[in-house]
Amino acid sequence: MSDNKTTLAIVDDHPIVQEGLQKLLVNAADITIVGCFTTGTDFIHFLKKNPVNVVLLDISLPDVSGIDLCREIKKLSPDTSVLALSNHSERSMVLQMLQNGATGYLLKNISGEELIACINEALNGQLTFSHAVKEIMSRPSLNELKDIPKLTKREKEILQLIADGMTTADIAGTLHLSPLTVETHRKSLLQKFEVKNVAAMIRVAIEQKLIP
Amino acid sequence: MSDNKTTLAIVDDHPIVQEGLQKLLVNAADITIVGCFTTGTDFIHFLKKNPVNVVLLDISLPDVSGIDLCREIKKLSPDTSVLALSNHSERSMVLQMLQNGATGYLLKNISGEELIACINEALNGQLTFSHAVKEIMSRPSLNELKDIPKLTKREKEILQLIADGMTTADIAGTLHLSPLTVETHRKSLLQKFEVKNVAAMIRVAIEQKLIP
DNA sequence: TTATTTCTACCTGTTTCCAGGTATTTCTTT
DNA sequence: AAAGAAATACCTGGAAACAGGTAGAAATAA
Repeated sequence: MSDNKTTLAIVDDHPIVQEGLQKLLVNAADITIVGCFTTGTDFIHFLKKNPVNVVLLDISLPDVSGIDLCREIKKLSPDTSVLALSNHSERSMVLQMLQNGATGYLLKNISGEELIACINEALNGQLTFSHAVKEIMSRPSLNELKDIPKLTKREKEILQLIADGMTTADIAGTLHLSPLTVETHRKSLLQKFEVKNVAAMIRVAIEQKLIP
Repeated sequence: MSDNKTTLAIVDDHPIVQEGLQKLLVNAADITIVGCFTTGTDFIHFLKKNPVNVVLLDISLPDVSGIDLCREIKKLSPDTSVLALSNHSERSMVLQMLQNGATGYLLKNISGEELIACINEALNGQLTFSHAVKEIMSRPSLNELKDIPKLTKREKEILQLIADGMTTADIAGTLHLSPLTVETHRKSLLQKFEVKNVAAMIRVAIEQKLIP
């Protein structure tokens, strides 16, 4: 009878999280933790010799990206359900994990009951998300709908200098341009970002990683 | 004899982490966990009535910022050692926590032994860091040496609205203030940040994590 | 209670930004 | 060679920001 229990593996480089997961899962009588791993390669090595029903996978491991590891797991063992574990819920990351075969996406602030519920959902073949992720995925987020503006070389250059606190005149000086030219570029920057002043522009530019 | 054991509290909104910390600390015979809290206010409430030697404090709680909570703890109970717990090690955050009275800064990928060692160091009055943090702090980065400005409540509020692209008039409207008052705040913000326009201010404010 | 900080509000003047254009010279891509 | 994109430069006028003050009320700390 003990053979039809669910086999579960934990892949997470945080000892705290490993211990925490173990403790939360001892309440689940039908789940057996068959292994705890701190790197992706360790787990892959294990998976080649042992069947695993569900793996709780931290997406930010030291050795490999969560995305790559997930794909590798599914290639090696398609029947293994991968539940991604993460601290942050960025839409793009959730989508990428699902594209690469993950069965669910859980935030680390999940409760013990919710965790067990999600594992069971995953075993039934359903996609499953922790509460907080559901919310974020259900309402398409504002700043990810509007496309990232395509800036020209000059515009990027000027954007950078604006972010450094330079005025139009300063920029004109350092780039040996007419202030009026700089104004023109500044104007098209504001247009492309769809904002009405530099404060907002710098904010979203950083958000979109257009400024270091 | 059991009375001179170290009293320790955990403040973290992640059940996994709470359980994990508890499990890692049962090996430490001289430490008693006197409470686990998921919000800052809960813990403050507890602290008002109970002595606590060490608190393991997650810096990203749902209700209050780690910085504010840390300051409040030290005000209420200066003898309590605050060990910040975090996922990421950004210099600016480490510095800010120390400025506000934290005794140490630990990453969540810390091992059980290291955790206990750090707690004991903290009890001896030493500043203590987990391995990874030490590294980052040992090589000073240039632009983070300048101290982080201490903003008032109002200033933070207005900074946020500026970052959202609001003009002085807009802000005055939403906060029901005179535009002249908002200008005054705006002026002191620029002074505190030591910049001459909002573009630069937003940039460093984000860098210093004063804006989400 | 006194001292200090914070929040509030005002005044004056200058600079910079923003919005609405137009237009010529490069590049680049087809 | 022609079309399109990018970079350059100009004009006008109004809006907003910035710099340099002063100052009283309210909250907090010493």
